[in-house]
Amino acid sequence: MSVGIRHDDLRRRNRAMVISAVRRAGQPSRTEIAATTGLSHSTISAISSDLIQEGILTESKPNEAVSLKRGRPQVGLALNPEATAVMTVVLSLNFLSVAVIDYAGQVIAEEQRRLDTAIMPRDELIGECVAIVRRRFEDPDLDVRGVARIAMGIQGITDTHARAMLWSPITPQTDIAFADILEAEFGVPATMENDCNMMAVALQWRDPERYRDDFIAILLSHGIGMGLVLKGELFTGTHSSGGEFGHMIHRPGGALCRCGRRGCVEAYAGNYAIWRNAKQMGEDAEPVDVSDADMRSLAARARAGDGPERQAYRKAGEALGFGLGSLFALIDPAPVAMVGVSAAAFDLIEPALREAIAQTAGGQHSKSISFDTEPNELPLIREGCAMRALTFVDQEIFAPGVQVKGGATGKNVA
Amino acid sequence: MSVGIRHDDLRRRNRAMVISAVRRAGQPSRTEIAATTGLSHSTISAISSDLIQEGILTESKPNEAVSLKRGRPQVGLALNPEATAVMTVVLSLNFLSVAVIDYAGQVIAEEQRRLDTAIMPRDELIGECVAIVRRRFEDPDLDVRGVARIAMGIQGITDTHARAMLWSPITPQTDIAFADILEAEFGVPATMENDCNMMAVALQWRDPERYRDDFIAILLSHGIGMGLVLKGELFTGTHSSGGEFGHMIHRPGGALCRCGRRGCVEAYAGNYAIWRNAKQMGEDAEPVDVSDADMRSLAARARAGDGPERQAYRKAGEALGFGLGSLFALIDPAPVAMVGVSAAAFDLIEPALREAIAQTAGGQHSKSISFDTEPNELPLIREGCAMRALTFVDQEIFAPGVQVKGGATGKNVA
DNA sequence: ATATTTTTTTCGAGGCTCGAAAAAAAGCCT
DNA sequence: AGGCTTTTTTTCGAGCCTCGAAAAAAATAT
Repeated sequence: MSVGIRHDDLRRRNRAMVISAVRRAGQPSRTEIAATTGLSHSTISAISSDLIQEGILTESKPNEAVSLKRGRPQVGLALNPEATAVMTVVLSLNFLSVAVIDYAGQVIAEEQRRLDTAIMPRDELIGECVAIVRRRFEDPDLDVRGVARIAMGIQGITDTHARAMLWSPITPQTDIAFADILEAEFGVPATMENDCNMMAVALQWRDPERYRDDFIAILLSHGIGMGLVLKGELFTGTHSSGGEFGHMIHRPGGALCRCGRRGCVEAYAGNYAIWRNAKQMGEDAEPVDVSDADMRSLAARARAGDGPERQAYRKAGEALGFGLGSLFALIDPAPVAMVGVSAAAFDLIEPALREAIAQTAGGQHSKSISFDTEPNELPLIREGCAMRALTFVDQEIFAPGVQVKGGATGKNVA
Repeated sequence: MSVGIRHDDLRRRNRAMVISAVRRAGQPSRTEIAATTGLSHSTISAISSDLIQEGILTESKPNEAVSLKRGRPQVGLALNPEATAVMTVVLSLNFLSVAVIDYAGQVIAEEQRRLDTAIMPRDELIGECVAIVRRRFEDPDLDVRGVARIAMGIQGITDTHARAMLWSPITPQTDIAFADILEAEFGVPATMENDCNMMAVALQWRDPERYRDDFIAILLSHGIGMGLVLKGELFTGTHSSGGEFGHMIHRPGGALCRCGRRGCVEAYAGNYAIWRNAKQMGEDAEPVDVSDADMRSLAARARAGDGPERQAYRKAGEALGFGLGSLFALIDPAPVAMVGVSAAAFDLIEPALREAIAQTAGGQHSKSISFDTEPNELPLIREGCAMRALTFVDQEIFAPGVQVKGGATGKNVA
């Protein structure tokens, strides 16, 4: 299990450090990299000249503002956008999108497509995903020989090893090994990621100040999902993507959840739950899809006056609050990002949520718990997939024998 | 934050690998160590001869059974018991115990003491702990110059960095930095650990087959505690020891918990909760201490016939089941060890517990969830503290400049 | 034009791991 | 009994890697 460190691992790991420092910092100089990694100037110099020769990094004039100082000016190091590219595939309810992203993280091509995921047979669903990726590969305007990784994100439960979708609310199909399928089809390493986990990854890159070591991303949409980062690492279950916050039990034997069980947090706070409560249909009413537009007008009515609509949001807040309280008992309070269409109605949810948290173990620190909202989840999911694919590539570049487009194999070519 | 690997870290880490391989395997030969660590024979040979010269390891004839083979017989490597020693201090309700453990893990001295933790003023509580440790240090029969670490375990919440007790049910005092106090008093590095976490650590060492990468240790005693190991690592909260399973919310606004809040799992499954339900005192009755003997006779009455006693255990099972269900939603199902006096009554708890889990996200795999019981928590806690202290020492031995009793400083002495 | 400052590269030293070969220590076989 | 085989352990030289110091490079300040 635990394995010793070989001599050549040293270089590999330190190369990884340098690349990740560049990806994180933008255009750091060699001196800055030496400072953040703790390695000596000589080592950084050697590694970065290798990486430049291999076409992974490029030198670029640093920000002009610095050149006011005297002394030899710093030379910024940047990721070479042409080093390679990655592809993201995001599958959500009735919607499929794909994007090609260069090594520096810029989107260079994309396609989006509506489809009826809920009623599509298995083969057709897989076929659509494969086809949309194939169209990218066959695009004559696009040089995609260099696609080094595909990261697919899906609403639903995936396995720990990021190979397969195990279960998803958007389709009756289960256990589709999308990662294996894409790998077999295109000969490119692929992973299958959970949407909320990717949201968390994206937040970490978007706002590393606020979302660094410990935070929670909660998707408030048709269902309730969560991506959790603890001690800087994405948290996953032991077998699945885990973090099924929406299916923690709020009230034993309570409202009917989309998952078929009773009393889940989602059965009070999912869009369908808010909807059926607002319409006073009872807690056993069959979950129905509610459009984003309908949810927005529901929120508007709830803001207009204190009727059953507002009460429905209150119930959602209560469920989320007690759920978070239980979660905080386990991991201690942490900043929360609320994402998705109902995050836009967080003003209606927050009072009851805070009141509920105050009655739980999280209550001691209820003031220090911060909430941030982001109504649109899809861009986050795609960004997360992109960063995930890119950091995988960053790591793979050190594995000896991996050919980088236009680059050498890792040995000195000089 | 992330730091590059220096050249000398290499040796340190590989020394760590070797020591940990020896601690885990008992008396492995150099060849076996090479196999498990993946390092070359030459490296293992060099490192182990260093460690032997420094007095950390000793050679010992291997198990005789192997000598049937032909070829040069393997020489077993073992931890040198005299290399150093560690001390454990366990503070629980009305009970304080200390033990000195040699480097190989054998107890070489101990003392136990009853005291009224619940009513002791702060200074006296600290004083008792310091005094019992001092008596070990002053014992003329004991050569404790070599005590390299103190690990203290306490029932209650500790901070992430294992420095202080933040809150404990056994005393009204809060925020006692026991680790700092012991370090200042005796000049020996110390840590302050949570009791349930130490239970988990001990289980990992006791039965590495069953409890390796992912498992849950739950303390069923006056309160409900949890130690959680995920992916081989002890799980802690972001600020505290975390894993306060007992204070996840079972029923919002429900029964009165010892923590002052309502509806916690513990308010249904803690000894005091089982007791007041059995006595039909109502869910708001003030929590009272119940002796282990009383709990055992309560369990006996519950087994004798289906009255309020049995119903109380049923309620406890239900709360634990729904709590575990919520936990399993987050981390996926894993083996559970039930520890503490009420673990001896697990036969009364299990049916309702399983029924509850079946109604939760954990239900899909309810058959694969295994329960194991261990009525006595104190030996486990002490064992966990000992192993924790010893593995700390294992790691510290590589820090340059650390003097090991009778050993060299890490340079070749030859 | 020279001095100063800061960044980057170069170069030799020291350490570490590795593979191959040698040495050591047993049982096996005639 | 003595040589042979087998297995474990040690020894030795080669190849990398990082480091510190010094040199080189590239700008501004005087």
